[in-house]
Amino acid sequence: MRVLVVEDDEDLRIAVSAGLRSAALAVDSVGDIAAADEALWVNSYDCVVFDRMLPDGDSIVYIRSRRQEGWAVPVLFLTARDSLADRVDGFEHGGDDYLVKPFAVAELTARVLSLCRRAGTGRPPVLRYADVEVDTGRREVRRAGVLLTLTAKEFSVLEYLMVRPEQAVSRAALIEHCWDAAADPMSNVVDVTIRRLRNKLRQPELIEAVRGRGYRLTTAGGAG
Amino acid sequence: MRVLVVEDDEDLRIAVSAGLRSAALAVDSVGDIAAADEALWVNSYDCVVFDRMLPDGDSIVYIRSRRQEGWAVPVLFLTARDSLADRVDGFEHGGDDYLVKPFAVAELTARVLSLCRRAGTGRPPVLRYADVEVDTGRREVRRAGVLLTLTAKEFSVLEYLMVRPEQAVSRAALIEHCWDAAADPMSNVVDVTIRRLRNKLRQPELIEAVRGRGYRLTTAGGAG
DNA sequence: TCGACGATGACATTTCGATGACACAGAGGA
DNA sequence: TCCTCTGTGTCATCGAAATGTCATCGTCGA
Repeated sequence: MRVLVVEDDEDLRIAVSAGLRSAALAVDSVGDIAAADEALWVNSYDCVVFDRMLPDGDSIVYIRSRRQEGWAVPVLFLTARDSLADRVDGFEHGGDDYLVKPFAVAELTARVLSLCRRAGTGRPPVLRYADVEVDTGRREVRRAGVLLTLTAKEFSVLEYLMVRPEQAVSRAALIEHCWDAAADPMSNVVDVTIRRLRNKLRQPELIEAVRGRGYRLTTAGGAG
Repeated sequence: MRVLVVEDDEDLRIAVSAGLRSAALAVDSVGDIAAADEALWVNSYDCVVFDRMLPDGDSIVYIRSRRQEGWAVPVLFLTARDSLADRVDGFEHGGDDYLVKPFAVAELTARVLSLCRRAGTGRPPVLRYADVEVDTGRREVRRAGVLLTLTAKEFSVLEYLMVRPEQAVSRAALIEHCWDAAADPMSNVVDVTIRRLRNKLRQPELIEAVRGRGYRLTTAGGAG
């Protein structure tokens, strides 16, 4: 799950980003609409956190124009307490949410996770494949009923694969969705993370390398 | 599937080419319209990625003139973000697509694959001949229902033959579509790949050599 | 029968994924 | 403040799979 944070107050931006990262989300952050626009063209996000007023304009206006182009990523607006009228404005699009400053970072995190989940409409909260269960709500993974302790990155990658069972998923796609913009697409981070996942799952054949095309979940390997 | 990338910024060209190659496409790349023109006369491509502005002119103008000659290969234009008018211009031809810089390579790859697919309009996603099935989407091949594991090259060659059942396909045509420009047309790579294919298909007569004219799929051979 | 062309097996090279070791940053405790 | 532990990323290396080259053999047809 990858999130973009658009907030001009640097302290707040850092605090929010840190909070979201601790919930195992990949976070990019920028300070104005122009930078946000560029980031949104370059990458794909599962959710965007937008401060309402930014140095180069009102984010609602920007979002409204993107929506007209069919852009559907859920947005959480951060609005100032006094401008009550904002709340109405910010809620035009059904998929969005808002939060009034000041707010607890934990609250924000909860809402963002909820928005991310809602975006993948109808996706069951618990993913299952072979004897692996991924509880996306609790962020827990079990294999043959045994709870595993995965790191944030490991969880993120496994979740992405579990949503696409038996399909080859490219390294590029994984980098795009599980890492933030700082990730080097040429490095072998993905390989290494896959290896660590395989080790923890104690069933290396479950995640199969498809030469030249990435990785995929499979039950065909090894025993089969 | 073979793609030509025309982009003057070398870094971008390399990044784009690498991305497309990782999607199992054969990629040639050049830096200006003159070179593109030559490449397009010499080879045939399933899709072309054109930067909008090139050192020796506007690629739209060039494409427009080629179109008037009946040239129909789909083109994906890369346009600069600020020139909004470009978007309209670039879209005159129904089969084309455009992408605004900056963009994610993954996004570009997805669109190119889509264009390639669209180009073979109405071609069924699963090709069948005799008891062989080629699932072009999943990149899977079955013979008599049994899944075979082919390499990228083998798949590519088989796919090309399957689209032209019972027609003799020359080595030159195969080299052209399944290999990139670096391939040596005098070598016997094709012969060797055909042999490996025959072995994996466990039915050598299925791919028949037509002396002096190449290879063709046939059910007439051997067992009858 | 000869010669061109295709078939074949062996081998060389290249590409790609696997792996272990290490580097580094941040959190949290002493 | 310093230390330690954990998560994460980088790197060099290894080895297997994929791909390409080559020499040689067989066979078809003029």
